[in-house]
Amino acid sequence: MNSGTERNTEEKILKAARQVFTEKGMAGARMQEIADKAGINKAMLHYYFRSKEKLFDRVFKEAFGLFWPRVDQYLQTTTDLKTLLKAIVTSYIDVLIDQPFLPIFILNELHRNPDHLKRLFFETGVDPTQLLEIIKGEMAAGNIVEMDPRELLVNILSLSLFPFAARPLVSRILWDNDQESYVAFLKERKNTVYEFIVRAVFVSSAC
Amino acid sequence: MNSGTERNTEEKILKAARQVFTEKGMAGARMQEIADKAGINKAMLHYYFRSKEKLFDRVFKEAFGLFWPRVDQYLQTTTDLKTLLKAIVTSYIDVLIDQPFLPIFILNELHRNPDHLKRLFFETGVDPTQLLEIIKGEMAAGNIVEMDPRELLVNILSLSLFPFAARPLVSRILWDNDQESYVAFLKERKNTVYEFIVRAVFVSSAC
DNA sequence: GTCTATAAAAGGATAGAC
DNA sequence: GTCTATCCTTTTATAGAC
Repeated sequence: MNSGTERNTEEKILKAARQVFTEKGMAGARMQEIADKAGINKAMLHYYFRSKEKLFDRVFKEAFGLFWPRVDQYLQTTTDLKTLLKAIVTSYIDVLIDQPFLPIFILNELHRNPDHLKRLFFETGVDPTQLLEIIKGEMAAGNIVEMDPRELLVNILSLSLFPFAARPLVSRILWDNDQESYVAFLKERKNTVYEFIVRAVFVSSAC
Repeated sequence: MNSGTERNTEEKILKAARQVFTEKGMAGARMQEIADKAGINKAMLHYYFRSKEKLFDRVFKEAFGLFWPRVDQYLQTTTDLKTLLKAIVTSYIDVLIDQPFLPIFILNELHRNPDHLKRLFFETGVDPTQLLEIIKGEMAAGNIVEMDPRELLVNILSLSLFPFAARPLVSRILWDNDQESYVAFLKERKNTVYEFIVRAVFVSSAC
């Protein structure tokens, strides 16, 4: 048999790999750095994962799962668009405050190698149609303004994700590099983004 | 003297370097590929720019200049917030349709090496205060809803830039990988983003 | 200024002992 | 399973002829 530490070592490698790959990207990451962070040597990385690419794929697929919102879950509970909107925005911001490198990492790697998407498509079952149908329904009922439903979805993603992707730029220029208050700003966005979108698309009944 | 082609060669190198660096990033770019694209050999790259890093810095700084909106220009012409908003969104989308790799490139490199910003700060004179003051003014006058002025600026940037940064993801999942109609969508955003923001922040006087 | 050839270093991967 | 030592390829950078 074995010494019984293999799960432990594998987990240590994955933890280190997540850190290094998400910070440096595939091209910038070094196997040596991953080994050092995991407290082992390079040979072990290959013993467990055969190649840099295979290790990367494992990390990337996992990250993508976190990144694409699991809207399906919320759809079990409710079909009210405002409630869904609040849930999506909140869940995104909560995840990304813990994993700030996720957006740039995912977007960057998809940029360099769009074929990743083909594989991920089948494996993670991404499907926005249900959400788009709900949006269409609200539109037909006259509750929200006329627009391409996909456009609304893109705007939700934009407002939720961009401030994380652009964090080094925005936090320095607009928040004077004060990370604490920038995180506070990001947390407040659970409400402010929600309200911003509601004002932009829901037809006011106050008149 | 020299053979008189040096400006020409330098420009050929820069053109190739722009292409390769913005597509692959600093870590993924190869000097060989830049040389091939420029139709010369590697030795020439070092003759003109000494090192990969120096060549990269030159390209990056130039790209950042394009990326950060030159709001100052518009501020000469008008101080009306709606007009400014329309001008900013339009100019962004026009630039990025020509240079689709710009957002990911800039955001990615700032992520990996935030110190670039320190240098760029002094050299490009980025200063959003004037625009923020205008927003505050409109708020005090009761024309737009109460919010952190920086938040509005972040939302403008988010809605303008994100669909470019996330293009491989969004165009595949929501536009079925039809690049032509995705570009059409991006162009329409000169209007739709503007209208979206106006509905979200300007206090309606229709009641 | 431009080229060929080559140095020098880095980085991914493997062999083989324990 | 884990380590050390080493191979082999890639890649940046320079020397030197023209």
